[in-house]
Amino acid sequence: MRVTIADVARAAGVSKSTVSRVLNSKGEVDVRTAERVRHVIDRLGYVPSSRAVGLARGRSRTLAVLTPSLSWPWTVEVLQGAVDVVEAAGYGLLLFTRGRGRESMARFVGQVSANAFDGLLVIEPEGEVEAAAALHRAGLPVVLVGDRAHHPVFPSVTTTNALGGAAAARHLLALGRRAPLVVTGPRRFGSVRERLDGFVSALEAHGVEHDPRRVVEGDFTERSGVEAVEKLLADDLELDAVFAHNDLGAAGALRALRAAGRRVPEDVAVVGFDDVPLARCTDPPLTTVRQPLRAMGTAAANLLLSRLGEAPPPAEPAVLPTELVIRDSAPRPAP
Amino acid sequence: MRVTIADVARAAGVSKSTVSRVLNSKGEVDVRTAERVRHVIDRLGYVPSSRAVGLARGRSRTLAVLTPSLSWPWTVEVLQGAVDVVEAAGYGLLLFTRGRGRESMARFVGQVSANAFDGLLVIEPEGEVEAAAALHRAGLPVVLVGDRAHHPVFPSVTTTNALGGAAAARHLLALGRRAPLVVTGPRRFGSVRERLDGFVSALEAHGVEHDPRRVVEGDFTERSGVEAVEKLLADDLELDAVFAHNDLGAAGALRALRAAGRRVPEDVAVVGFDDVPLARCTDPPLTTVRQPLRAMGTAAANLLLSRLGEAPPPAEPAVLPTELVIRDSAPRPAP
DNA sequence: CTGAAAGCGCTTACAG
DNA sequence: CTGAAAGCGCTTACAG
Repeated sequence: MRVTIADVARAAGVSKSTVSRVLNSKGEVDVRTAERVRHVIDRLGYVPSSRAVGLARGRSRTLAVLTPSLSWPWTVEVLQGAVDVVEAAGYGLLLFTRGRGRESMARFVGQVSANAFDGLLVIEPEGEVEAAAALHRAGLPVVLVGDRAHHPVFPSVTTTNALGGAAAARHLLALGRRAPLVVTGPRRFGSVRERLDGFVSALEAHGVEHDPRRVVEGDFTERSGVEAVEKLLADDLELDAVFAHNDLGAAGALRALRAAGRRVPEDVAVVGFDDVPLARCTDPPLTTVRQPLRAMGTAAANLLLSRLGEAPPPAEPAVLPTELVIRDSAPRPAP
Repeated sequence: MRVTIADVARAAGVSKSTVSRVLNSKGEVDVRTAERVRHVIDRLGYVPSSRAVGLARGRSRTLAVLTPSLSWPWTVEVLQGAVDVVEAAGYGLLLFTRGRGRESMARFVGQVSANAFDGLLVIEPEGEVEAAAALHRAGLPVVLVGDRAHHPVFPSVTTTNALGGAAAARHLLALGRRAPLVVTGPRRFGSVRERLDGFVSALEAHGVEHDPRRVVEGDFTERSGVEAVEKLLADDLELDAVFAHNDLGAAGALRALRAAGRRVPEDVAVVGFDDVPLARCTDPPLTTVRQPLRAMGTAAANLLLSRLGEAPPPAEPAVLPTELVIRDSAPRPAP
């Protein structure tokens, strides 16, 4: 059957303690003994049982990540960044999805209490911020990635949302646009409010009043981008630009504009947010406020590991910079 | 500290054995005793340690999934399907990525040997088919999802690739197209060969000879779709249709065609493969051979659970049907 | 430098 | 119906 530490000890003519010592390079072991033990380990192909090690140590070298549905490309990029770091650190990564609401959460909480992992990464928390806070208070290291950077309780990773919104506004102003439609995400998101504030403030700083009727609340779907444009046109409000709070919404806006016979970017310039892979594939490709999604994932994972004492406290700031990426949907202004 | 089964036993005035029995509803327990124990469990908020349970039982109620980089939208959809099933079954899901090649695999194999999970799902295996086979022989339940359906060793889930290719061909024929460009994926994939065979056979069945120069090997990136079209045009070969082996490649073809001044679908009709979310966002939206990605993930996870004896053997076939989804890039032919 | 023993928190025969 | 004991496969003081 499975080869255990006892088998190794027997074959090497030493005690389990000694095998354990060479395994973990803990305590002094005679060089020749160590060599012999290592040899046996190789020969037998011995690998310690993670369950037994976990039980004895009280830790499992496993992290968990709790994400919204994987259908959001945003989520997936962040996740990939986290996976890279966690794997490199030799940790396992348990994946939990909030796809099915309360039911998912109940199951998740069960696993938490079962002590199945040492630390938790929550991607874009919504209702569960309180639950996460409780876990945190109970001693579980928790790191958030999303727009709760200013949450008093736990460390988190976010981006410069307001600056991103402002950059979008200034770019559109430079293109001579004065009547932008803003397709937001759900207002309950801090990031949404920040993007909107940054955008509107930058407009006003340039003396452009922003008509509140030109702000339409969406839900981050492509559909909501389509509907926002249709609504504005139906209301007979003119527009010469769109700033969508995510790329999916921007893609929807693109589609609705084309259907309405508006040319992009000539009649209407369009700017998205995120820079997910889709942004390059739309026609025209999207100008967008890039979030360093992958980097957010790696930063968050590193932050979590550092709280476990497994990595040096990260040098990277917890607030990563956004950056305007210019493509054809809102090109660089003529010099 | 953490409340253990011993705490519960003490508080309820019974032995650990009895607590374990009511926990697992195993063996006979007096109804009153059971009630009392359950009450204490609730009051103390006791949850069994997954590590200890795993060690004692020799199983961990955790499954692993080994995927290519999450950057492929294809992968993510399948993964989501698997996650849904695994979570609903009360299992944990460990995520491993092959993102960084040999290094990732080495780490992965370490975790396998450490017995960290009870079963393994491999999404679109490439080089590691042999490694997977070894694990399978060693007694680890393994299920593949991808194009190795006909692999002799283990159960797997795949789709009707050849039929999908044929459906694409017949649709283009119905639109009167006779000179299609095929942008394949890497030839080492069985699915790629099947899609190509199905496509070419259907053309020939209609008496249309397919010029091998119109088959360009791509690598599933958007870029390779762009380049395939550019190459064909540079070679001065005419084309009135494109069949790309995935949607990303089709999106690239769309872009290159537009850049070359060809209208889609009037001059060139375009058909993709997969039906990932992106397919609705291109302009025009893609006609594509849909793979039931989510269903493939759920089918694979169910298959795996059934091999663990945790679910009835799935009724669904291991070969799921593809389906042509018609959108504007290759519309329905006029009646 | 090395080993015997206890302990991590459960489950599971075995008795009764 | 219930409990004492052994066992799962490690780690970690404690002696020596």
